Amino acid sequence: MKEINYNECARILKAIAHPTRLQIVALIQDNRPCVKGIEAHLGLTQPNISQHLSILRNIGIVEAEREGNQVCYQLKNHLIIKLLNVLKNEQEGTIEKGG
Amino acid sequence: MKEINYNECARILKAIAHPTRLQIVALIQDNRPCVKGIEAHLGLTQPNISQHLSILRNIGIVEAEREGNQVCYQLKNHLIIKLLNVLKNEQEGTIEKGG
DNA sequence: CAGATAGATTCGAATATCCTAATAATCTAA
DNA sequence: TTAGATTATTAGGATATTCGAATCTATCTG
Repeated sequence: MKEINYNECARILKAIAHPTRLQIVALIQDNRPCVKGIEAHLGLTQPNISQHLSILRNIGIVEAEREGNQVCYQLKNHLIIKLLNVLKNEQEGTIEKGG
Repeated sequence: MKEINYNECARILKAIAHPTRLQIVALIQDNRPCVKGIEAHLGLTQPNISQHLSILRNIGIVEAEREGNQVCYQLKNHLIIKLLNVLKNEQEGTIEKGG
């Protein structure tokens, strides 16, 4: 049987295993926002968001596109959406009121 | 619309975002092994495996059952299998030969 | 060119994770 | 009880994450 690459899987999981990065991914899924937009939406500092975006970029989850003055982000690998959906379904099944 | 709990999701993802823990989960999925069995299969030290099992236990991914002299582990939350399957399908699609 | 805006990078301190070595706890057998 | 086997826990040092502050780059407007 085919073995999966656990190092690679762990690398991907680690890249999204952070509340802010999960929020960023969820936000990008619908919108294609620029960094300023993400900043406004999450209420975090610009360097912090930029650092998280860098992690997501490096592993190929999101990609950046400059548009004049600003840089817009969009999903590059939809694997992450599938993972998020699994988590979402599980939460809807097990958690009653937002914990 | 319902927001998912990103802190909780990140906590779960972080718990499995390690090659050894992914291997342990995959192993437990089929077998229901004792710690000694996991140790033999992965070739790591006993305390190290026990620590990883502790992390998986604490977050409710696996559960332990003592059987006489030894402690056997089995899956408690199958969410992790769904996540692993998503990752596995992705790897089969993108990676040619075992990396 | 200067000034303003948007975003990325670097640095450092606090914190968390990971692994090894040592020790403790729990069961079995005598 | 003692000895042996199996598993869990603790302590430590090394390494990695994380975030804020400062700095740097790129673009637009005059």
